[in-house]
Amino acid sequence: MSTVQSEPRPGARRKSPADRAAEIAGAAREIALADGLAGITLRGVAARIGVTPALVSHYQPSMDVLVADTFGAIVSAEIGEVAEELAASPSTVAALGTLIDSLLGPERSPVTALWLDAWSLGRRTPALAVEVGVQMDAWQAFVSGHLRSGVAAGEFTAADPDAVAWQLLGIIDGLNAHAIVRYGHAGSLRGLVRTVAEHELGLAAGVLGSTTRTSTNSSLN
Amino acid sequence: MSTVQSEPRPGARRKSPADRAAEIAGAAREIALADGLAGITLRGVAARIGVTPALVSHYQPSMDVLVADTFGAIVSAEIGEVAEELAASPSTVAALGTLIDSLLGPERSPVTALWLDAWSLGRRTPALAVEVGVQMDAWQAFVSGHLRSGVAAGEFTAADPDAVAWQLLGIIDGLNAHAIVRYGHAGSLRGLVRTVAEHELGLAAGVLGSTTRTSTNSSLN
DNA sequence: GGATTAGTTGATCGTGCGATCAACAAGGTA
DNA sequence: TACCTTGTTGATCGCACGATCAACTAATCC
Repeated sequence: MSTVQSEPRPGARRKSPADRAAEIAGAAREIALADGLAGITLRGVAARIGVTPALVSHYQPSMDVLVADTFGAIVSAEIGEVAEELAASPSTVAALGTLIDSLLGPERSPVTALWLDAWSLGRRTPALAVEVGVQMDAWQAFVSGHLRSGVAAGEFTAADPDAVAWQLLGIIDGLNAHAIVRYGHAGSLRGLVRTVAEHELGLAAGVLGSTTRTSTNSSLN
Repeated sequence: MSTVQSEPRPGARRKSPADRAAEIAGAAREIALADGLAGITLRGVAARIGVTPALVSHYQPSMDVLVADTFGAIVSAEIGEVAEELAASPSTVAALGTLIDSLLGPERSPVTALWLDAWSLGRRTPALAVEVGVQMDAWQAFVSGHLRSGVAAGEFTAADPDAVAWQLLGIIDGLNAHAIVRYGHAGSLRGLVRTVAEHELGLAAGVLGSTTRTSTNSSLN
């Protein structure tokens, strides 16, 4: 909670605009992951890097765009991480299984919390609303791209990969949101999504999942 | 946008505590549905009913609890409405179909937006967090209750109605959230949920749905 | 080394928020 | 009608926020 500055020097170290901009963006990302998008404040970011609020304001046209940019940066970085993780998959089906495993893991909680913030805040700040749309489209394009690959490779079928991608993402987001608010009801999140995906893609039950299945009737395949 | 007051009288009409409390609660509900939970402000509520901010503060221990209470009131009222709507259903299966239809309809948007606000704000305000938990439990109890009825009546099977209820609500919330942020991708929301529900409950495909089915492979049942 | 450029500061403005408290006045009651 | 309870007000405090601008100074250039 105390200030991070080591010396109370009057004139702070002078940095190149690029470095300073990156420093500000980094501080904003850290604050967002720790305190949510609402925690990204002019004074908060300034204090974190030991600088005057005026300097942050000097580098950013407005806090709204900083919030939107920060959200976009975090989410797109996560897409990149997941993409890298899936690159090693031997088949599209295996990649889908890994994707579901990844997206529903507890390590995703911080980012899911940001999605909740963005959905709520985005209704009042246009810049964030645009960014939310962009990132949702990016995720959808990513998933539907994988689906198309699988269809092209003859691994499964899907008449409308775009629609299936939206559905899968909707389910994943909903279950993740529930898991964040009330952890424990998470239960076998992955199992349900796997079952839905298998069904929508015409795959045999169990193909996507390695661990426990979802509840009830899905086990009597 | 202009004030609603008709006369600029110095001393406002004096009301009984019960009436005034109800008036404040009602104003808070209207504001929430119009501008979101973040719009429920001391001055905002006061202005809406033509009263001093101090009076609102006098009736409410803190704004946090007013926000939480308002959210709870709106959500529980909706549960009541849906319950009333389902009461006329001839069978549990029919009730489930109606429930899905109801919950995924566009008229639910205002309330879904409040859920998004609550999920986000609830992470910072304890009172709201508690209320979110209560209302989520209420919805889950409502749905799982119906599932148990159906199981008891032999209409379908479900080894763990509680888990199935959570799953259905998770899917519904996720798809609704997506629909709110990006309307149009909604598409055949109902179809997907119906398919999942039928699968989880061991029902024949198409039993729950009267309209169009979901995408791709679900049509070749 | 002096001049110039540009990163940085300090001070300050205006807004909106929640909350508090003494004082006022409306309405029921004796 | 006089009194007294209490709903209501006006004023005000403290806080946090975004934003702006002239002044300062560190780094660079000639």
